[in-house]
Amino acid sequence: MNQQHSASDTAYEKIRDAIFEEKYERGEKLTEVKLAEELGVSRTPVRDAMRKLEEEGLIKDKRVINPTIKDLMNTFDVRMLLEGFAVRQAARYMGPDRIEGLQRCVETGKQGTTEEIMEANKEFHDIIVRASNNDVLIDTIERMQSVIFLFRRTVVYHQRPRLIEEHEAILEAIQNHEEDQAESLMKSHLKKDLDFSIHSW
Amino acid sequence: MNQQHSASDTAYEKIRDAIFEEKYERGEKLTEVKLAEELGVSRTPVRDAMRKLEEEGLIKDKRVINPTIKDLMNTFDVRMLLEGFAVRQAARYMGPDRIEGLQRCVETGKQGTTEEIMEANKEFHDIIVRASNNDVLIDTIERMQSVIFLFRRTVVYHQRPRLIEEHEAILEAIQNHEEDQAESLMKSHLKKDLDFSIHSW
DNA sequence: AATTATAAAATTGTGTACAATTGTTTTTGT
DNA sequence: ACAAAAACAATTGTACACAATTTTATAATT
Repeated sequence: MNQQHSASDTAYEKIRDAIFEEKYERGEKLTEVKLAEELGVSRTPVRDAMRKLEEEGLIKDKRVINPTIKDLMNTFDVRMLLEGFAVRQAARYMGPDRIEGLQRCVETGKQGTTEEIMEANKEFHDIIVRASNNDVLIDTIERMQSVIFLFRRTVVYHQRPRLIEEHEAILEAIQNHEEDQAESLMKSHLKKDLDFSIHSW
Repeated sequence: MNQQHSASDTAYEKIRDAIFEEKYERGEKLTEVKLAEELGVSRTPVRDAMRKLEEEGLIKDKRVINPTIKDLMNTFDVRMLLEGFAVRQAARYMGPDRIEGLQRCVETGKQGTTEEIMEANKEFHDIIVRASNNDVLIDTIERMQSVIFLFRRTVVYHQRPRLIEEHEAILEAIQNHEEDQAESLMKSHLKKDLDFSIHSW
């Protein structure tokens, strides 16, 4: 059923995770041969992986990105636009399955482990994004995920206050079909994430 | 100064242009060896090119895209969000160089050849997008350009009425620092492009 | 000592062979 | 004639060799 991972895919995942775990420092030059040796594959799949990582913005000019505050703000400005739009569609109509999904995310946010909370936080936003029913929008946010993840670790590991309550309020607006309210809440929610990320930078 | 084109770059351009010129039909399967032979290079640069084209959405699953009306609408929804935001920043402040650039685009739109008009049309939007001063937003729209271009041919070759007048109105709003007006005009401008594209589909 | 020129090394780009996979036809059995 | 199986063909994935380019180190000139 599930096609097995190719060497390119595993190379991609390993390099990506190594960047997340800061095994490779910010700004470090990544060379194909070095990575190929470390992963025990040839340069070809490594090249594929690096191209994908460049696409996602995790690598730039063969170097691990070292995002500035401005990059962070730019990313969030785009997120606010896209997720603000998405949550409007969600408020217009969202099926019971997805509503339940959001409720579960809130639950986990209240009583899960740190790792579970991070996952639930991401899933909450993912469900709303998918509710946009716009593949272009979905793909665009998907591509931003890696960079966002780099920042989200900060936010959740430091346990930003009121995060779950805000999710709850957004969910309520969705259930009540309050589009304006949902968009407004989502944007201020993301704005707080941004501010929190900047201050704990 | 200008680094010369690599085989990957020229392969990318040639395949892309061939798709634009419909030398390859919508939905046609593109195989690496066939393209490599046609371009007189090995598979390696062709693979690079195809990956980039997939990234841009011109190829999907090794096939030339055959976009649906929904794809078109999705693309424009995202465009409206991003360019609406960009034109706000432009209206807040835009330097004299860029203002002049926009004016030249309007001029060309009035009295240029069809090909020049197309170029000026794109440049008009590009200048505004760049004025957002947000690299994430710029890159995102940049990536959408190929698909947009596929549609824009339709719009300009059929000479949509009032297109230049709308550009002029947007420019005026920018010069008068009317953010709300600029955003509103840009969104309705794009909406008309969308409707026109759909009807001449 | 600083700057330019030259050589060496490292890195990336490209071609090509072969392996693995996928897709297509042919064969076989009922 | 149809379904299943086997053989074959086509396509993509991966490794590796070599070329082209870029970077770094070394030498030469003022």
